[in-house]
Amino acid sequence: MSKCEQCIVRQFSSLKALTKEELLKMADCKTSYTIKKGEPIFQEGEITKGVFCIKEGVCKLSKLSANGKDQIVKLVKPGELLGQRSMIIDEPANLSAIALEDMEVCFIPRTDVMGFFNNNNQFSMNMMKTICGDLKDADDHMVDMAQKTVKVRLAETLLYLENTFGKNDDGSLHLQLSREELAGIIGTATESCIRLLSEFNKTGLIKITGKKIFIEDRVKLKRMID
Amino acid sequence: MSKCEQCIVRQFSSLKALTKEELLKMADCKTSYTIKKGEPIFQEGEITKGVFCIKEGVCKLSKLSANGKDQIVKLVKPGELLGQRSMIIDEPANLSAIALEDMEVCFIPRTDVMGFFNNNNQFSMNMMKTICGDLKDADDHMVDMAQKTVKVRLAETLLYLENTFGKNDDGSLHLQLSREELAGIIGTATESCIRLLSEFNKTGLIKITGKKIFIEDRVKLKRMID
DNA sequence: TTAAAAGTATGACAAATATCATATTATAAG
DNA sequence: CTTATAATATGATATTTGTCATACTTTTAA
Repeated sequence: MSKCEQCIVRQFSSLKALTKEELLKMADCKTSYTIKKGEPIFQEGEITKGVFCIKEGVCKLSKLSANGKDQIVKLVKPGELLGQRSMIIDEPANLSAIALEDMEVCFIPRTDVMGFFNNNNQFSMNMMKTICGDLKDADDHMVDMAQKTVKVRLAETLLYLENTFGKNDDGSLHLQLSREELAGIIGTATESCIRLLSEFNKTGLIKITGKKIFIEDRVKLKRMID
Repeated sequence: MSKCEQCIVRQFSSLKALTKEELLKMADCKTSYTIKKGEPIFQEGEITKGVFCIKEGVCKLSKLSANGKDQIVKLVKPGELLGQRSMIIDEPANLSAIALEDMEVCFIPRTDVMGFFNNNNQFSMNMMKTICGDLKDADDHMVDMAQKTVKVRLAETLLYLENTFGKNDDGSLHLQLSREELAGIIGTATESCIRLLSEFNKTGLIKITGKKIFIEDRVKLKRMID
């Protein structure tokens, strides 16, 4: 059983407020999992009995809409926690969490996290701030969905992917999403997404080679957004 | 200076966890305001130095989008608190709050609320749950915006307005919104909203007389949504 | 009371987006 | 290696939605 003290999740998440004793306790009660690309961590409607720490790999939080399409609400990266909201209000998961890459996660049971939560003010405050940040992001995202065109949302998403998940050595976006997944973030039909990518490719905004996407004209993409 | 003990806000909001002593303290530090229809309680970007309790009247939380349209993110009714998120993460308001009716609100300074927050576990837990609920609503709303048509969103909104704010004696929706505001909730152009209302009127789903809207066929409206 | 302004309504048209069909390419399984 | 399957790409077309123009109606303010 590995320790929690040096774990990447601790550095970035609310967990940074935990004391040495709390970390030792957490190391005892946690379970580590390996999750393969495409597999779920939990599904919409499922009762999650704790919180997941993302140690490695990126996953999507998504919701199946009535028309059968998977709308991606948020991408979650290493150092973040999953399932905080469900834990606090003690409800089934509102979203599904599915691995976009091979992942390493730890599971900490509800009772243990709630213990830290009630005894460590700084920890609960951190978690609260994270959720408030999520709420702001969700509100902004909602306004974007309602008011911006698909083209602008694609431009935004490409720059977001570069900023958040970085580039490979060859300069291509590190996080490789399928066209369907990209469409799921933007909130559009897969064909529309593909068509716009082709257009961006032709007009020199991006370069596409197979599954790799290179951002070629950051300035013009940014200009599209305002 | 009126007391807080019997106030409607207390019954419905996180404040129900406050002790008698805390309520007395709150009555001392609060300021009451009357806000006329159309006036702001606070604006996007403004630094709010506390929390507002809605005693009477409904207001909208909205955000101005790049194209100059006001997207309504949430409607807030008596018994709810405003500005909790900004208070917790100590950031300027992300949304504007504007009265849709004449309102009565109380303002409680940040330091006082944070005092209750740090000393009364049940209170902070309640507030946390409220914010978690808002996050769920925002996520769901986002998926709707991305995946549902304007027509379906209008049907949803009409039923929501009936369920949440009730009907007048004559059966019309109690909360009277302008077409522009209704369009702002749905996330569409005002003309599109008006056109669809006419269509709903012609097909007998609703009845329009002046500014009054009557829901005539609840069943068909519900069926549209699934 | 009347003029101006704002809100509501509707037509005509343009633009954005979805859908369906089909071809091509890449990937996985035997 | 080859075949089956999934992913990507693109055309044709329909549908949805936005924009602009204009008329009508209600509200506001002088």
